[in-house]
Amino acid sequence: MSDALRPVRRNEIRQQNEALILQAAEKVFAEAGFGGATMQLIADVARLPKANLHYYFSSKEELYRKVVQNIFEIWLQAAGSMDHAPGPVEGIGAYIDAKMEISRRHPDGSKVWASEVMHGAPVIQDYLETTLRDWTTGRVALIQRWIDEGKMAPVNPEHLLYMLWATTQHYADFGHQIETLNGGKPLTDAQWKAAKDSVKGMILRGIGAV
Amino acid sequence: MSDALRPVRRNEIRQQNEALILQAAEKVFAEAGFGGATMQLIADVARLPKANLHYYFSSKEELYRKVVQNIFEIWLQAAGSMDHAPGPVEGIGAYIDAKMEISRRHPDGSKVWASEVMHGAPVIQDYLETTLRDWTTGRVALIQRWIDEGKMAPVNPEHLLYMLWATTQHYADFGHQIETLNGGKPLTDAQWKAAKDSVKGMILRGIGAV
DNA sequence: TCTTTTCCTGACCGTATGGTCAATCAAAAG
DNA sequence: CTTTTGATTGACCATACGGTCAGGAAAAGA
Repeated sequence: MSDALRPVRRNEIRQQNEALILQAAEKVFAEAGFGGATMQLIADVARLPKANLHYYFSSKEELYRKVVQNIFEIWLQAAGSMDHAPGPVEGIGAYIDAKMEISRRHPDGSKVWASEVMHGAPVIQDYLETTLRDWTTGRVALIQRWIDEGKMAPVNPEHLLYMLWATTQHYADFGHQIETLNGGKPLTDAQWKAAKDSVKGMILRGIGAV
Repeated sequence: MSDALRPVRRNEIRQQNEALILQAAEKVFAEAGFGGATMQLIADVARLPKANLHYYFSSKEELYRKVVQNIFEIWLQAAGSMDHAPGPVEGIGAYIDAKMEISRRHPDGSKVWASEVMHGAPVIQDYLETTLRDWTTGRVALIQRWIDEGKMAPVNPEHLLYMLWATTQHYADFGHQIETLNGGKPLTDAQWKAAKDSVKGMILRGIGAV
């Protein structure tokens, strides 16, 4: 029972503090953008002295870079859900589920990602040109195969992917707007389910998969 | 023919310089975010001394506010295209056309808007709660009427609107990502047409309107 | 216990930023 | 021509920011 209160072991300190700082940084970067975020504010959120941040991360840029890389990891985790599916209903359905879940559980990460791309991807340009491009090429081929097999309508695969990204990420990136239109209250469990079902329904019908 | 070169008349100077500054500011705010933008950089882009900016706009916040208001005007301009349509094919089709055109012609404005909303709408919260909410309520009712008249499938109108916003604005806000996946080149005229047709096709089919 | 290594942090520094202002210029008004 | 009004801008200021560092605390190793 003392695990949570006991002073952590030495070799745990580093990874624990790094995680704490990264968490605070993600929140502050999401709320203020890279330029608007300050190391002092991140330090306050993490409840650590500012100098301690620079002990673990040499610069604001490096900290930001790590935050963005973490988000990319989460993105990759969802990217796999489309494969090994017999057809678009299962594959794209699972992908929408996974991305909607990310929007709900990691809205800050999604916002940092959006902000990074909007500002020309100064940090993750190489990811876009390698990992993302390769993944996209593969998924375009997969969708084309489904089309050729008559499992869905002959839509443009690239633009379908853009629609999937846009629609799912919108619930995180524009969450504030949605919340405002929802009477100022966050979506409930039921509303999130309705959102997911709506998105899945419209897209799967839109590509002629149901 | 001398109109363009002739020194402007006194009462034209103000509105001409204000427009010049607003244009530069929109670009810089889009590229760097509010926090990352500097008055000096905006001044450089506008080719004016920094002190001149403060002669026309009292503060960075006021300048930013004006930029956001301008974008909202453009948004309102597209908002009307959905009305007076006999059904969803014409109404939603026209709205998609209008919003895609905005994404193409005013990508910077779209990015500033997205950034503003992502950061909690510190400046345009009242617009969200008044103009946007009222417009949304009206359009939800319109869509519901189309559903009741059997002109489209019984989809959730709110989530349909979110999908419209998300999908169309994605082409501006994530334009850099799309360009990267397009071999580093901006979309051509034909590709923009394909994008528009893809979006319209998938959504109109997705809501059972075609 | 003594030494080494890691961790912690208050105080400090150079720079960049938003903003101000007084002096100047120039067009219009009288 | 003289005056008035609006436009211009280099120089300046106070502040806030990212980043540094020396000195100390605390854990680990010997």
